[in-house]
Amino acid sequence: MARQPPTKPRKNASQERSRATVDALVEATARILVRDGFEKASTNRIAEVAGVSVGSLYQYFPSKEALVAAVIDRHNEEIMGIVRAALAEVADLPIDKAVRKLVTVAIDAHRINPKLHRVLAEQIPRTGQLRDVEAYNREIQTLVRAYLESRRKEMRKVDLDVATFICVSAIEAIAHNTVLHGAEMLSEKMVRTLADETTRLVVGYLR
Amino acid sequence: MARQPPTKPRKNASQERSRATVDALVEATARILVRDGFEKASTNRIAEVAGVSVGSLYQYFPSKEALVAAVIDRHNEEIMGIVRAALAEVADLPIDKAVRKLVTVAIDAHRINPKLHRVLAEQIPRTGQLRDVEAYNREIQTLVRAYLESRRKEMRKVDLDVATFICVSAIEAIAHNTVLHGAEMLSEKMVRTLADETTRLVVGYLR
DNA sequence: ATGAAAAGCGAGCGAATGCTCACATTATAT
DNA sequence: ATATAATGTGAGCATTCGCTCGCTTTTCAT
Repeated sequence: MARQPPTKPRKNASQERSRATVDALVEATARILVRDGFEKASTNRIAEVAGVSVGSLYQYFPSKEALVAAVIDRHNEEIMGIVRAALAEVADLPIDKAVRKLVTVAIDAHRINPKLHRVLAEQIPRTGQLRDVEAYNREIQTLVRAYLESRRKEMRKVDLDVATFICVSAIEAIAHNTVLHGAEMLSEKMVRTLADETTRLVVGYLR
Repeated sequence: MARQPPTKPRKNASQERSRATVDALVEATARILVRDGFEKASTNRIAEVAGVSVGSLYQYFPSKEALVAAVIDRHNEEIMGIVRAALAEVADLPIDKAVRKLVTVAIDAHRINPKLHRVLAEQIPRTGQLRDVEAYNREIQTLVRAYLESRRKEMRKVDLDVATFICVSAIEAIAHNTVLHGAEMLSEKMVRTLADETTRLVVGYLR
């Protein structure tokens, strides 16, 4: 049978061993990012830490960017899972209850892996493949907008797009800054206070 | 006279020619950042674009980081100039008038050089020397807090630090996202709407 | 058992980068 | 005019990095 030269399978993992390799590579990338920062994350080092050869690395990831993108994606999926769940859970609640929940969730989501979150926010240049973070932002925007639309009667008259933009930006920034500045030693009391205040900010604005 | 070996003056510019060299280097760095992004900004290229030799570059800047830091600093000083002026101008105004002015100024400040702003925000890893951006944030925080303190009677009872953090984070994020998403083609009408809404958000929160 | 596909290996290439250093030119003071 | 300091030059060193390729080992269907 005339086969195409099997020199370049490139990419997909089918056997279990290779899936483990891929996992090890992504995990190693994340660990290096957290421990040593973006600059120290060379492909050679990632392969070494993963206990894998560089050659194997390039069987599954076409570039260093792809590796970092995989880490970002994994982290964003974790966050989005929580956010999607919260938004579903909140769909039938009145605005004040809903906003409180969403604010809390936003802060919690940013606290999942604060060190990684910090590195991703501060050290990763959003270039080439890495620019797709915006997609997640757009999804959140859409979901929140849909919720607000369903609760329009509780709100004053506002342009929904503008209101969504304002609310999401504000909540996101406060959650983000809270985690970045406070590092990990955030008293639960402080978190509660910030959640209360942010809720007040947003709810007061919407109606 | 026994002098210290004049082999390593390093750094300070005293004659006019050298000050021009320093300027050219910073300007070239900024231009490369805007035109080609952070990755393409090598010291050799910066020197070339500045019409200066690499050697001269290293007489005034100990590293590539220092060069980028200088660009960031110049840009931040521009912004801080505007913000400081606005805060002074606003010191005797009531909260609603003051907030409106500050929100407008925040957006305008981010629009000074949107392309550079975007590169600095998206592509520059905040590492080593570059971490000092936080200092500007702290100054703004302090100035705003002082204003709010002087206007405490117009406000509800709040922890001033918390309120400052919330307001600054929100305003900054909205201004930032506005400029980043809308690029440069932002209708004046849209800007005004966003300023109005943000003002409402913040003023409603404070009292 | 066997052969082919899948997975893994790692020395090392070519390119780029940050930076140095031995030297040349210009400015300043006497 | 001359000496000294200030400023400027650029070829090239040392290093690192992303990545390739010829090869070996493992897995699996038959």
